[in-house]
Amino acid sequence: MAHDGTAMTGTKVGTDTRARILDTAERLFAETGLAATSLRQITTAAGVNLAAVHYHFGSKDGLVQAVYERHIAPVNRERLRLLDLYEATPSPGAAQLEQLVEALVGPVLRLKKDDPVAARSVRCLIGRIYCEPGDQMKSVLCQFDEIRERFPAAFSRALPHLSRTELLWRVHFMIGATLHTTGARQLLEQVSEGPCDPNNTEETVRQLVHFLCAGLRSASTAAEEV
Amino acid sequence: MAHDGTAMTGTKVGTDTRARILDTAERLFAETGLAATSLRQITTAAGVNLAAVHYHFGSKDGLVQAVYERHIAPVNRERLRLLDLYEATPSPGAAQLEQLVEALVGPVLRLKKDDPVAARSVRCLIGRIYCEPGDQMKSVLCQFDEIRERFPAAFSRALPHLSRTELLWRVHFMIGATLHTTGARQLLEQVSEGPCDPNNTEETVRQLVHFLCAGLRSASTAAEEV
DNA sequence: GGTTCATTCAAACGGTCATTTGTTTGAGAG
DNA sequence: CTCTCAAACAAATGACCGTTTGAATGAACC
Repeated sequence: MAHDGTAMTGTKVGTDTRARILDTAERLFAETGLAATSLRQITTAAGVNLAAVHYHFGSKDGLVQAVYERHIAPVNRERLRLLDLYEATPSPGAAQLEQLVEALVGPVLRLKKDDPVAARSVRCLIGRIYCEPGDQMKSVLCQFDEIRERFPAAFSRALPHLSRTELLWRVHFMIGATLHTTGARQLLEQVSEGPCDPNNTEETVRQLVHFLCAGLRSASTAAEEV
Repeated sequence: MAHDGTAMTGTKVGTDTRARILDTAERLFAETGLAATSLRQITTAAGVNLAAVHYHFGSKDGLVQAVYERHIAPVNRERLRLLDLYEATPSPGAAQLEQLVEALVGPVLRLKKDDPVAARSVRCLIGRIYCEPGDQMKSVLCQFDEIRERFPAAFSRALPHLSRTELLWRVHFMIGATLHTTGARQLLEQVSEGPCDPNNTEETVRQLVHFLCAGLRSASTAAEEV
C-alpha cells in the first residue's frame, strides 16, 4: 500500500523496519549478489517479517532499486554540485582537468568514508552496477543520465585536441578504472600485500586522478599519423 | 515409448553433449548471470538431459569452472608467450611499454574475434570475473597467478621511475579499464551512439593501449613533491 | 469507547531449484 | 556373439524461492 519512500507517520516502528531491511539487504547483496540473496535471508538477518519487504518495497526488484538509490542519488548530486562549482570558477591553467576528474571520481570513492563497514558494502554494490546481469539495473542506470550528458561535454571543453570518438573512448576507460577501484578493493589489498591501501581514500583519489588525467591528456592518436 | 526418445544414436554422442552444454551455458551465463541461470534452462536450451551436467561436470560449480577455463587458459598462455617474446627481443626505445601493455590486454580483447556471437558471451563473462560474488571465482582467479607475478615485474623494469606502490596502483587501474572495456561493450555502443565501435577490435586495442601507456608513463606523484 | 489506518505477523501458495537414483542404451573389446 | 562400461535418460526428492493472504496489533483521532 505504501511502497514509496515517504512513510513518515506518527509511529516510529515502520521506519525502523524499513531501515533495517535496507541495511541488511545492502550488506547481503554486496556479499552474495543480487540474484543469490533471498528475501528470507534478508528478513531473517534483519529480524523482520518476510512480508514486510513486499509491504514497504512492493517486490524484490523494488528493494534492489531502493538499496541503490539511497546511495547513488547523493553521489550524483555531489558530482553535479562540484561540476557546477568548477565550471563557475575554473581553476587557472592545467589543473582544470584534474578538477573535473576529481569531481567525477571523488564523490564515489569518498562514499561512506566514515563508516568502513558500510563503505565496503556500498562500494562493492556500486562497482557491480555494470556487471550485474539482467534488466534489474536499467532503472538504476537511468539515474546517471545527467552525469553522462554533462561530464563528457565538460571534458570535451577541457580537452579540445581530442575528437569526439577519442574522448568517448577515454571516458569509457576512465569509468572502468574508477569502477574497478571502487568495487575490487579487497583484490588490491590482497595482491599488493601492503603498499597499496584502498582504505586510504585520499591517497586512492590522488593516484587515480593522476593516472586518469595523464591518459586523458595524452596526444590524439589521430595526430600521430600526421 | 521410452526406447526411442530423441537419442541421436550415431557416433561420438558423448563429446557432442559435453560441448553443447558448455556452449549453451556460456551463452546463458553471460545473458542472465551465474546464480540466476538454472541447469534446467541450460539443458533444455541445449537439448540434453539434466543429469548429463552432473555426469560431465560433477556439479553446477564444476560447469561454471569449465566454462571459464576453456577460454581463460588460452588467453593467459598467449599473454605469457608474448611476454616471453618481447622480453627476448625487446623493441627499441620507448615502444617497449606499448609492447607489454599490448601483450596483457591484446589477447583478451582479441578473444574469439572471428565469432562475434560467441565473443559477446565470452567477453561478458570475463569482464565479470571480479564482480561475480561468492567464492565461485576463487578457483578461476588462481589461473591468473603467473600473470600477476610476471607482468608487474616486467612493468617495473620498463617504468623504473615508479615506486612499487605507484606501479601497483597503476596496474590496478589498468586492469579496471581493460575489464570494463572487455565486459561493458554494449554500454559503450549505446552511449557513444556511433563513433565508438567496440566490435572494431584493433581500434579498441589501439585506443586502450595508448590511454594506458600514457597513464602508466606519467611522472611519479611522489616526485612532484620534491 | 469506537473507528481508522498503518504496520506486523504466521501460514500458506504454486513454482523452480540442484541433486540423486535406478534403468536403458550402444559401441568397442575379447 | 557376449561382455563391459561410459553415456544418456526419466522420475522423484527435499529444499528454497517470491509472492499473497487474512488476521492480529496498536497508536491516533473523533
